[in-house]
Parts: sequence; structure tokens; C-alpha cells
Amino acid sequence: MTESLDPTDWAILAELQRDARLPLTELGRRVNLSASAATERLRRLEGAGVITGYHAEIDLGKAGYPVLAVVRLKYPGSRHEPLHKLLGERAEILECLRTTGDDCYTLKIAAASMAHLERTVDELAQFGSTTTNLVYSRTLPYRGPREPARDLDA
Amino acid sequence: MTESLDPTDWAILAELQRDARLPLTELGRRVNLSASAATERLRRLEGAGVITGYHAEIDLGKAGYPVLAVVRLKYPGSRHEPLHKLLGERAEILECLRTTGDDCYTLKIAAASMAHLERTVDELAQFGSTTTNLVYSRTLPYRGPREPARDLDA
DNA sequence: CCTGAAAATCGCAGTCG
DNA sequence: CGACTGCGATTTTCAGG
Repeated sequence: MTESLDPTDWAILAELQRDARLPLTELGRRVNLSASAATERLRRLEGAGVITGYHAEIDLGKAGYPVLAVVRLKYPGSRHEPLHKLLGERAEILECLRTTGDDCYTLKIAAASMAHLERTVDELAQFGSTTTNLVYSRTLPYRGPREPARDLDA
Repeated sequence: MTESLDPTDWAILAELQRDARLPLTELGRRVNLSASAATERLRRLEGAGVITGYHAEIDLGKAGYPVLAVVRLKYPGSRHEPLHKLLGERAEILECLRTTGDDCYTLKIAAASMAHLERTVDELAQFGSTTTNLVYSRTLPYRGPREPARDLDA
């Protein structure tokens, strides 16, 4: 399951989470490997599905989406296809987590205006009751998983 | 504010959100620009802060963090420094959004085990009351902002 | 995991519309 | 001023050890 990542693998993951466009030669330098060895490890991590993609991070405000909101959706039925269809159509829904608890889904929505957010939430409300919270700020920069401290299951 | 992004800019953003490691020559090809013109546009987008970084996306389960949870924190006081200090120390907290509403913060936490999650939530609980929801699944692949349809403020 | 060479790419001039 | 061309330096890729 955990494709047994060694410290070098984690070093590669850390570097590419920080800067996905790092050249392979420079990557090799940073993890004390030749470029070809680093490349081979990287291909292995990609092939095993540990790395699922490389993405540019966009400033939502500068891109014209100054309104960010967390919306929780309480979804009574068990027919989830219509919701998934809406998720596919509405690009303003950036993330959708299905969770335990009273609210079945937690979504993150980027909108161009309050009116736009209102319209999007209205569309979601046809599926169930919604709770919307506006986001003041992200208090953390981008972050992904790091090498575990080795006793987390203790 | 919205550095007036034209369709070519959006095409560049779309390509790099899909694959941040795309070579500049191939990027130019896809947006019908020469490599140097594409590069210049890209540097402009980076310089303007529209693109804030390039990140590898890691499969949390395969990386040894099979437990994902959304934790909402109701934070009574106004002294936020101690919380921010904890955020900096606990790498398992992947995201922290400060929001309106009863719960001041919404956090996303990746844990190696339920015990690990429990410990992390306990640390958060010293700041206020917490609500924890486990994540069954992400129902959407990675997604970022796209070119607006031009009448979103209507 | 390393070396080494061929092919592709990157970065930087200078030039055109 | 934004985009294109040309060329040297770097990077990528793929042999083979």
C-alpha cells in the first residue's frame, strides 16, 4: 500500500511539491543522485501512482475569483449521480469531499462575485440543505504530505 | 486586480494546471505561440503573481496517510499566534481556511492512522471546540480556476 | 546507480511588424 | 511593444556497464 518510500523518495517528493518544474539534473543534485537515477526513481513514483500529477497554482483573486467559500451539503437521498453531474459542469466547484457526519459533502467554491456564489449555492440547494461560510484568508501556503516521523501509529 | 487575462493567458494557465512540467516549446505549440513568446507570457503571469507556484500532487494513501479529515475549529479568543505556531509545526495539517460563521477555521488533516488523527485533533482542541468529519472520498480530481464565461457578475 | 552521447529544450541575443 | 528567429548552453533521454 505504502509503496515503501525511502528517504530519497521523500526528498524527491519534497522538492517536486515545492517546485514541480525543477529540472531533473537539478533534482538529482539536490537528492545526491545522478540525473538518470533521479529520473528513474521519479518514473517509478509516477508509475506507482504516488505522484498523481503536476499542477500550477493560481492566485484566485488575481484570476478573477475573489470570493472563496466552504459549502457543506446535507444530502438526503442516495442518488448521487445528479450531484456528480453538476460537479462536472460547474468549474467554480474546486473541491468536493464526501464525509461522515451530518453534512454529506464539503465543497470549496471559487466565485467571481457574491451574486455568482449565490447562484452556485442555489444550484446545490436543490439537492439538500446547504451551509455556506465565506473564507477570509488561507492561513497556510500550499502544503502536501511529508515524510512521517516513523512512530505515528504508536 | 484581475491582470486582464486574455484567452491565450487562460490557455496557458489551463495547460499548466493540467501538467505543470510541460516543456515551454510544447506549451507554445498548444497555445499557438512560439516558445519564446509563450515563455515571455508565462514570466509575466509569474511576475504578476497570477501563478504562485508549481506543485507535484501526491496520493495521500500511497504516501502513508490513509486517513483524511475535515476539522472545524471554533476559536473563542482573538489571539491567533499560538494556533499559527501549531499550524507551522504540524505538517499533517494540509490546509487551514479562516472563515465566517460559527467555526472560525476549517482545516484539512491527513493522518497515518486514527490514533494519529486523534492526537492531532487533541492538540487543536486546546484552542477551542472542534468538529471532525472523516473523508470517505474526493469526488473530484484536481481542479483550479478556469476562464470565466464573461457574465458572472450579472 | 553511474557514465556518455544524441536529441530536444532553454535562455538570450537581435530583428521584424 | 509583443512576437519571431538563430545560436550556444543546458537538459532530457536512452544506450550500455
